[in-house]
Amino acid sequence: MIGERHRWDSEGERMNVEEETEPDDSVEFNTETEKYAKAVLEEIRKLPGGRFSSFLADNSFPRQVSHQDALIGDPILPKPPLRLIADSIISGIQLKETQKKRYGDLIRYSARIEDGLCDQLTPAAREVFEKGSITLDDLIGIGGNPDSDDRSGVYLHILRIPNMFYLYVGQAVVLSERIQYQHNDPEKRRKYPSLHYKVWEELEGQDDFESIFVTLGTVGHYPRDSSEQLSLNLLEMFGACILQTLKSSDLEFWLPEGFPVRWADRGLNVALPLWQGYISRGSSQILQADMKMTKEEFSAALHGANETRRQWAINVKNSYQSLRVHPDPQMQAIWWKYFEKCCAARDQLFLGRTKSYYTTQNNSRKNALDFLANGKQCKIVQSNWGSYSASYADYSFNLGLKAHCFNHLVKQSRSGKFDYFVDGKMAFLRPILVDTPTNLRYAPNALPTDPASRLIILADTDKGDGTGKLRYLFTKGTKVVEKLNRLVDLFEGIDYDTSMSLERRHSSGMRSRETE
DNA sequence: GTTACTCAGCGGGGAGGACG
DNA sequence: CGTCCTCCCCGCTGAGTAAC
Repeated sequence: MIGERHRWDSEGERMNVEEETEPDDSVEFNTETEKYAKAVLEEIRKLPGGRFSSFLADNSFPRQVSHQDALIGDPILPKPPLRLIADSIISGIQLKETQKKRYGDLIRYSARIEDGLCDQLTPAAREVFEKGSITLDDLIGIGGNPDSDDRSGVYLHILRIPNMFYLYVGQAVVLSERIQYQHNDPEKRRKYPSLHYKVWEELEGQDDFESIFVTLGTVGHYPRDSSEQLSLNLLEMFGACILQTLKSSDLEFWLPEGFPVRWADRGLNVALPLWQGYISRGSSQILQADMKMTKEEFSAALHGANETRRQWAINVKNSYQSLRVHPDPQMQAIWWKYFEKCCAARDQLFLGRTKSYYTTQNNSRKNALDFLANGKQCKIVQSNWGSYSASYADYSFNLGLKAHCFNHLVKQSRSGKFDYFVDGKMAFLRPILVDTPTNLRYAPNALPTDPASRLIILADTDKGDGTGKLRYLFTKGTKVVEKLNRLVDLFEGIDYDTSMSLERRHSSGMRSRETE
């Protein structure tokens, strides 16, 4: 069966529908995907360039556009198992060394801390969470008037426009102050940027925008020391897990295993609440402190010897980077806006790097963009075991041709006995980069948060110059994901150092980097 | 001005790893 | 066990830089 995967070949008549229903992990090659692929290929054939925001075919095959599931329809959150979620947070902390260090004492010395979290929820909030599945109206119904509540606690901010809403769970030493402050002073909001504020700013101007605050939970008194700050953090974390407002990779870790994540893409808590107050401990300016660091200070934290500080910086960086792969285009736009500013600054400052770094970076980018825009004709090579591939730089792509189909053309070349090439046959590789994760990606193992999930590799192995029938390639490799993340970074103008500092990046052929 | 060296990208294999 | 393909290594290029 495995050998049949690519059978819908250049003639295209026989789609070779596989009857066995395979388990879901082999995402590809059900009939619908094949039809979708065919429609997409038709579409691409007529258009130049390698960047597409979306395909017309997406409308006919909405199920193939995987990211949209969470963003369309009438979203309802399944009933959250409060106690399980609390358990999961506490045991998650035990697994993260730095968090264990920070929260260890608090957890050890407070009896039944999981029950405590549930008790801190307001009665109205608990009623909603316990009643069953949750709608947006239920959340609004929690009420609690946090804007006139001078206690400490955790609130939920609902930002709503027609057909879409976003959620942010936040904490405040004084609820009313925080909300008044944010309400009354958009100028201050602009000054201390966060995703929450950015989104707020973007939506504020739109028609029928609504901004609603409700109270999720309160604590007995103002946090007087760091341990009480931490328990407020836990409550915020609890709220963010219940309502799934963390970024999806965080939810995957912090929620009970296998719990369905429905709302992740509406959440604005990209920074982990557990880190609240970390940098600003002792300062009353919780909100501002994070943003006061200069680039150099931040970079020092990121590479410094202090492990806790390093983990914090990594969290901040990942929070920001997660926007680039966000399923919601509005969120992506926020990342790109900031990224362009960084690029402009980078080109002038050279960031302490040699000129050579930038010229080589520019060259490789130029090459990559040419590859993306025009595709590339490559030699077909046959590996030791008979499979065919073609490569661009360090990125080699499995052509998925039936084994030994070109055997009559295979020639041994100059040196070794394993040195094969296919005489007279070229492959034309054409990368396609889209804005949102696609089922046609070359690396099915790429997560939606991997840039590689947006990369499609098409190949013409028929005529070999791009005029022949195009097929889409894929491979079930795992390492290829990290590699192609690099390639997409290259396409999108992210320089080598930045790219390699991100999660799930790997580039081979890099000698002499171990000196760092 | 010439030479030597460095660094990242490029192009190409071979070997070993993963998976049934 | 066979099959398949990723991974890693090597040498090359071309620009920048430092030393002579």
